[in-house]
Amino acid sequence: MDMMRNPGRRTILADAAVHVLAQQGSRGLTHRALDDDAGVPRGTSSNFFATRDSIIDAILVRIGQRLAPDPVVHAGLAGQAPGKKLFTAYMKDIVHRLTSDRDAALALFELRLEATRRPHVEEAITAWLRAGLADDVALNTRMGLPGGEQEIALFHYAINGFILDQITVPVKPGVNRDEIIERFVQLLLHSE
Amino acid sequence: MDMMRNPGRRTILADAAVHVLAQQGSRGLTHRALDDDAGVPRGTSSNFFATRDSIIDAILVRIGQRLAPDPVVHAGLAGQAPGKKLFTAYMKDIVHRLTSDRDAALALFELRLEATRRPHVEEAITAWLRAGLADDVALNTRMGLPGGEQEIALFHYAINGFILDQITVPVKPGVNRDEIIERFVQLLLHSE
DNA sequence: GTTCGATCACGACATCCGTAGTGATTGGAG
DNA sequence: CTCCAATCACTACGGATGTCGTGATCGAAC
Repeated sequence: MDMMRNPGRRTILADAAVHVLAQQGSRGLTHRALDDDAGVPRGTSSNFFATRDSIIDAILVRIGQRLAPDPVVHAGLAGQAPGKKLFTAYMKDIVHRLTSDRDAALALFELRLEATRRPHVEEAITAWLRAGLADDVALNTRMGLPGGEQEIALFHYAINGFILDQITVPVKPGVNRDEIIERFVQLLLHSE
Repeated sequence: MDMMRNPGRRTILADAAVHVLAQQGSRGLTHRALDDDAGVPRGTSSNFFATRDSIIDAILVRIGQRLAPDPVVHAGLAGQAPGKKLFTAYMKDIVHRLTSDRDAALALFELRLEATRRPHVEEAITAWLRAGLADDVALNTRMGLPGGEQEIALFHYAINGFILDQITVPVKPGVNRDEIIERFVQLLLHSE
């Protein structure tokens, strides 16, 4: 009864899980809430995700998919000349993807806290974060820019804090997000 | 039946609430969990916090107390000469307080996400964050250092992202926290 | 020592949850 | 068309939860 097939419905339910986790929090993440949110008969999600843990696993996978770089934007930028401007454009795209898919970003922060108590989640998120860091380090050097892993890590701390602020409780509402990114790139990666 | 008196027991239960929220998450934050964690008979916390909402209110208040600046450290620093070094020392104290009282810091991040769905929590945290920002802006200018609200806001984004990383899923385990603070101060506030 | 309100321990109850079933339905292979 | 396994809708149930009520106990004022 793994209900591995019918990937369409499974994805719909996984998206509903992301939505519910983001909107109702970990406390509201129940099988029945998934069913209601997805508009399917109650009991359906139990057929796809037998336990609550498997719901969380599905969210983990789904968020990974939804927050992956947009190949269209990626391709569009690939043709341009490498340099600070292009690197900044990549970073803006990352932040834009996180702030526009608010549910996925919120759910990711929920999972970060969940990682505190679930080793399985911690492993997955650690791997995801390390990969993202390695990618950006490689991108930065490929662009011929100064700064190694340490500097990119600082940059990631800053960007994550900024996204958390924007998505939850903004200290300064109405800031220009692209401008913030530009300043972080300028100050953290090109100030020496 | 507000059980306003006996502040000792109320504080014990509030601390238990912070502990449970940090360790078990929003899902585990129940009256019975509070009672067990505090070692009091089951049903006790219902006498102090009639509804679950009032538990959250109590956590909000308690975190505000626990994360307030240490007057001892504050007094010790007040005697020194103003300048970048002293400002950095203040910032290290703030980060140290957040990373050493891990439960309070974790609970604060939980509440940040809870603020998404509870207007009451959002107001409280917004006020808290704005006050912290204003304080640091005032401190910075009092130290005769360059940088206004914008720069301090960037700094707060970065610090919060760093603390979240350290407390949940560190990308780079074993980093020197004070060194990170120093670099953020140097790069974000003194690079021009 | 008696009294009385504050404080507390404990139980009751409707509701919801996770999980595991049990048949109905479906759609393609033969 | 027939059949059969995959897919699905729905139910059942032990357990946990939020909330409210009801006495017991305590401690200070008189």
